[in-house]
Order: sequence, then C-alpha cells, then structure tokens
Amino acid sequence: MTKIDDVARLAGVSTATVSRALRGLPTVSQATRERVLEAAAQLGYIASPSASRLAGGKTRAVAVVVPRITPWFFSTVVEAAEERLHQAGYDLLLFNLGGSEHARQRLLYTSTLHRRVDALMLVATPLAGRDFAAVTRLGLPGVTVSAGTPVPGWPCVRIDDVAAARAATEHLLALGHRRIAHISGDSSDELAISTHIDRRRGFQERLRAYGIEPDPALDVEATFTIAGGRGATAELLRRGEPPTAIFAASDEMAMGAIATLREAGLRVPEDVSVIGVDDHDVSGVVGLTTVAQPAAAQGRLAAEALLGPLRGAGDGPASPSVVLPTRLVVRDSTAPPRAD
Amino acid sequence: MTKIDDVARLAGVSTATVSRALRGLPTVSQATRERVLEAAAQLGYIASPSASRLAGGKTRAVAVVVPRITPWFFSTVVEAAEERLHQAGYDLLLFNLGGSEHARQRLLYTSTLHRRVDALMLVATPLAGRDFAAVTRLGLPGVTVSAGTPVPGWPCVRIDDVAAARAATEHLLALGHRRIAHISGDSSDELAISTHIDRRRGFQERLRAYGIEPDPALDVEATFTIAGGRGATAELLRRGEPPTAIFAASDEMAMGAIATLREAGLRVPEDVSVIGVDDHDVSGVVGLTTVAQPAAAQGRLAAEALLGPLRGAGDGPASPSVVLPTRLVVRDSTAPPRAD
DNA sequence: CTGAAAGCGCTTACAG
DNA sequence: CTGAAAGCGCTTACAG
Repeated sequence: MTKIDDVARLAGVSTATVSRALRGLPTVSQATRERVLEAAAQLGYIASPSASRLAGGKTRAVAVVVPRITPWFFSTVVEAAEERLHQAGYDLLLFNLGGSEHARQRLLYTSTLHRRVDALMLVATPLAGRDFAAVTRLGLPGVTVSAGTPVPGWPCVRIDDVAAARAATEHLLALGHRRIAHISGDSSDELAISTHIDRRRGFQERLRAYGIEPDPALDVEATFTIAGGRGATAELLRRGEPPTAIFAASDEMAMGAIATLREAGLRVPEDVSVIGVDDHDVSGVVGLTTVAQPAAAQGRLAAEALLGPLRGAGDGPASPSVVLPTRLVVRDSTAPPRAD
Repeated sequence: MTKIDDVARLAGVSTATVSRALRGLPTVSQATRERVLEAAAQLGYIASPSASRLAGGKTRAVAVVVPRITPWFFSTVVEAAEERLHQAGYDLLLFNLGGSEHARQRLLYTSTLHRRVDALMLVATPLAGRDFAAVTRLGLPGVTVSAGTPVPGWPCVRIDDVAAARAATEHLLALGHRRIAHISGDSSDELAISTHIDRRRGFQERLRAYGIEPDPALDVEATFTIAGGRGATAELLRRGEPPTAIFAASDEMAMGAIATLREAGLRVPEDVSVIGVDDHDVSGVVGLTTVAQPAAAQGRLAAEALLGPLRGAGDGPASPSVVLPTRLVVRDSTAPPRAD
C-alpha cells in the first residue's frame, strides 16, 4: 500500500504538504498542489481513514439509529439521509433497535457509539430519563427525527402529529362517524415516543370537540406494522360491537386492520372506514385514505441539520427544528357510516 | 478522555497488558486481568476505535451495498444482516446505489471503501467487466446476495430465480392462461443482474414447454418498484390487446400492475391475473398470489458467510454459496382466464 | 505471563 | 507557502 511518504518523496515535498494539498487546504501554492495531485494519482494513493481519524480527531461518519428498518417511514428516512450524507462525504453507520431493550441498552451504555462517529441521528428513538445523560456524554451534535424523545439542544425534524391526528379524525367525524376506534403505538410507559402520545391526543381532542368521550374499549396499542394492525383489529373485534371507523396511527397498521376486517367478513369502507397516516407507497394501490407525511424530506433535512454543526467543527449553533406539513389524501377506504 | 495509559497506571501494569486483558487475549493471568478490568471500569475507559484500527489493521466494520433501501427485499435483507453483524461486534456501513451510475462509480472507483471495512456485502449489485478488478483490488472477503453479478471466489446467497419464475409461470399456465406478459428488470446491457435474466429465462422456458413462443410485445422492463410496475403495465395496455395474465418479477411491480389495471377498468383476477415474486408484507393484504422467497434468511446467512473469513483473519476458505427454497403462495389475484 | 519500544499512517501546531 | 517534529492512542513482535 502506498502511503503519504511515498507521495511526498515522488512530489518532492513534505508529508505535511501532501496532506494539505490533498485535502484542499488553501495554504498550498497552485504549482505544488498540482505536483502533489499528480504524484498521488500516479501512485494511486488514498489516505488511510484510520490514520486520518486518529491524527485529525474526526471520523467523518454519522450514526443513524432507527427502531426498525423495513417499515416504510424508516426505510424512506434512511434512504434520503444516506444520499445527503454520502454526498457530503460522510459514512453512515446504521443501527437498528428492533424493539429490543437490549439493543437500546447496548447502543447507549456500551462502546458502540464511542468515538465512532461525529454526529447522531435518532429516528423515533425512545429515551428514558437517565438515557439523556448517556447521549449527552457522547458530546456529539445530533438531530432527532419524528420525535422519539426530544433531546435538549438538538434540533428535531418532524410533522405536527397532533394536527395530523386531528385531520384524520376530523375526516371521519365529518363523514358522520361517531363510534371511532384508534390503533396506536404504546404510549403508556416511560419509553413512549411523542409520536404515539401526540397522535392519540389529536384523536381524542377532535372527539371531544364533537362531544364524544373517548372510549378505552376503542383504543388499542400495537407495533407500527401490518402485523400490529392485524392484532389490534382482532382485539377490537373481540371486545364487542365493531366501530364504524378506525383511525390507525400508520398506514401499515391501517392495512393490517383492513386485512383483518375483511377476513372477519366486514367490508371496507361499507361496514368500517379505515384511515392511516403516512401515504405509504402501496396505499395508493390499496386505496387507503391517509394523512400523508413527507418521509424523504425529513431524512434529507435531518442530514442537512447535522451537516451545519459538522462543518462548523462541532461548535456552531444547532440547526433550527423544522415541522413539515401533512396533507389529507382521500381514497376508497373511508365513507359515511351505514344508515342502519 | 481517559486513555490506555491511565488504565495502565491505575492497574500498575503496562499498556500492552491492558490492551491484552481488555481484548480477552489468553496470555494474561487471571489476577492481572481482574485488576485491569476493574481499573478500566473505574475510569470508564473505552479504547479509541481509530487508534485500534490503525495499530491493529482491522476496522471491525462491514460495508453493505444495496441498489435501493426502501423496497421490501432490500430493507429486509439489511435488517437481518444488521442484527447478525452488530451481534458479532461489527459496524455496518450502508451504501445505496439508488440506480445511479454515478453512485456506483463513486463506490468502486474512489476512496469510498478503501480501508474502511474488513468485508463487503453486495446485494443485487451489478458489476461490469472492469468492475471486478476494482472489487478484487480491495482485497476483502465478500458475499453477494441475490446475485447481482457473481464475484469469483465469493459465496453467493440467493434463491433459484429460474425455478421461481418457472413456478410462477407454471401456475398461470396450469390455470389455462396462454397470453401471459412479463414485467421484469432490465436485462439488456452489461450491467444487467442475473436475477432479471434468470427470471425471464424461467418464464420463457415454461412458455416454450407449453409450445408458446415468447412475444416481445408482452415483455416489458421496469424498475423493481410499484411505480415501475405501474409504468410497465400502462405500456403493456398501450401496446394493444391486454394479456390475460401478468408475471411480475417482484411483488411491488405486481402491485403497481394491479393498480394500473384497475384504473384502466380491468378487474383482477377476473380480466387479468397477476402473480409476483417475494411475498412482501402487504401481499397478504392485497391478496396477491406470489412466489415467496426468504429475504431475512438471505440477509442473515450472508452476514454469517462473512463472519467466517472475518474471524479467520481473512485467510480462511470462503464460505459455501447457498440457494434458498421458494414457495408458491396462491391468493386472490390469479384465476382461470375468462371463457370468452 | 509481562514490559519496553517500535510502529500503524496520518495531521497539526510551530517556526520560518 | 512549506517543513521538521511531535503527537494522535492504540497493538504487536521481541525479549525475558
């Protein structure tokens, strides 16, 4: 492997100059720079990242943490962030929590992240009280996406979950529904993420605005997946008279709900209306009514929010938080309740 | 930041011994190891990865390259690989080609991968003639998943694409279809991946076994996405009399086909049958007939295939290739052709 | 089983 | 604008 000394020798300069020239620092004369570039090209020289990192103190890598990889929202955020990050010359280390508390602990309380990256992107990652200290101790710039838990001093890129839930619920209420169920994420314990809490809040808020007291029997918690939506809907049907409409906190949950309703002999939307949140790629195929959120934009903006402080050597001010707009997309899974 | 010298001083040993004790090397006495462990714990010491990498020559990181992140197959492979890799203590650097030749070139012909990882996982990554030299020059153990292009000396984890296509086509033929269209990936140029070629081959093979000569007008190329399936189907309808059945090379393409057929006023399966490959999470919701392939298992096994050579210091023999089984899953999107 | 010393391959003040 | 030298924080023969 050719090293910096080889290039220095061939170009007839010091290694310090090679280092400067190759990194594009301004304090190198045009002539010298050209000589170095040519020597490097001729030898096929590429600096060792490990050596650069050790000497320079920067890893040029960012850790992206997601609760799952496959769901539409997360994979879309990662895809968008990946593009922006690589374009800016940063490596992307991917960490999946997979819903396992063990993985979460490993990430926060072992050497997993220690000096491995220059910045952190936490996507819908739940943090309990003591976890903030662990995150802060890393001393890195960071950003949260789709507020798992807001980290003090970090910007957050997200949608207004309360408003999104309000829009979905309002759509069902305006159609005439009064017996509306909600399928959402777990918002009971310390690790609940604000997304779940906010979507439930928006739902209940609209209900109360119509003089309806939220019925605990019509509120089921599940994971943000098709399987979660299936299970929650089965539970709902088990509890007695089905609702006339279901507001699911994600499109994947909504699709699971539709599948289970149909298997139970109920028609959508004739017997039960279903609305989700996301505007998943397949929602158009399924004809699912939903509140669309811009996932790719969130990934892109989150990466962008990191690049500022990263370029500013970690000292610059944190980027501002941003709240992106959502939009009701009416398709075929919602309709007025049956007249009977 | 505490460094190895601090630990050595506190434990009353040399840094060499600290290094050995912390990494669990056998050549350290029990008593010494305990003293070192305690000192390290007391100081909250974690070795600098950059320093370890430079001194040790190993990065303990693996690069995973995918053509896209969001599609079901790729996100599922990545999720499974991530779990296995992190469990084994390796970082996962994610690279998305995104269908861009520029990204592909950057990955292969710049410093992107150089000395950054100890191994490579190429998922459905197309390689042209000269690219093999670029990959080989990295001198790393590797594995391909879902054969983009087989790399000499690397194991490949995949399904039998010819057999999967045969099973799908046979299902349609057995139902009585004779006018069957195929929507597949681009298999025309040098960068075509074997998946596309093999699925088309299995399709044509079965057709010919029934005495049917494949009709170019019923063969459309597209990307492996819902949008791709939509576009291809629109093109198919534009070309004249619709087929009575469509074999799409992926479930996402199949879903796009279904959406476009319905928008054109055609019923599925009454007017047109549609079958895919994958068994995507939502295929059950949509009622899509498909040839199921185990995506998570492929990701897991590919990671496993890397861990062998990785532990063997990169010299051990390559892991064996593996071909996983597929399975026809009949749902509601396929039926006999109309009698008329 | 343990230590002194060299080495991994860069970058960064410092001096000029 | 450029160079000599120290330093980044580990691991690895080598010797004992």
